[in-house]
Amino acid sequence: MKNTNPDVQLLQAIADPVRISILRQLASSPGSVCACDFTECCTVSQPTISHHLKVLREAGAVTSERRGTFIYYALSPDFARRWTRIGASLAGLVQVA
Amino acid sequence: MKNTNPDVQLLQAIADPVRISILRQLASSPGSVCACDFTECCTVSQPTISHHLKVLREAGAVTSERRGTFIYYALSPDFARRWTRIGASLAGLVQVA
DNA sequence: GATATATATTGACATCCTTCGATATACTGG
DNA sequence: CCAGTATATCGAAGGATGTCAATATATATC
Repeated sequence: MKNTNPDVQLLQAIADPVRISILRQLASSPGSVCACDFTECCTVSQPTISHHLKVLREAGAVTSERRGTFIYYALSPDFARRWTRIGASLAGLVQVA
Repeated sequence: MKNTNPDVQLLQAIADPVRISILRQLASSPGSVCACDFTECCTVSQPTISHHLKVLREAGAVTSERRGTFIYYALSPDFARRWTRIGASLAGLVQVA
């Protein structure tokens, strides 16, 4: 069975210790977060962080924006909606917005 | 980084095409579902279904109950709560109940 | 253009995951 | 106890994934 399904792709993106740390750091930050700030949250190398950010980007969980040399990441605008929709399909949870 | 985290374990359990099919079938069924009924939902063998059910069980996503030769599965009672709590930590979603 | 810094890509390796066939276990009914 | 059915476990094969060191690319500054 292939995983071309966008829901599965998003869930697979979230289901990793490093990537969930990244997402939580993004959720707890008002604006966007510089990629260089993720290296401290987890004990992994810079290429590994870059790899995880790519997975999150391709799943549509985060967006990125370059400002000079730095690249800033933020939660994707429709991330909350997608999460809630998946939850609704799994447990009959109410749609929040 | 290890994945002893229960949140990550639950997400990893959901993040699979076969297992999300199983969960959706459970969510759309009023009561519990016989394990023998999952073999039809996906094109995988019986041992594979059994393996996926074990993953879901160990993650706390589903519960199982034997009735004679058959084993019936249902969504775990606190699945919806856990899903919502994880969502709240990821996107500031409101807690539903 | 040269240097410095931030981020991405490549290639390699180890580990984990999905899947299956074969087999074992559990229960029912004769 | 035996035969039949439902489910689980085992062992192996193949593919996917996480990680790093080395390197490449992009941008800023001098």
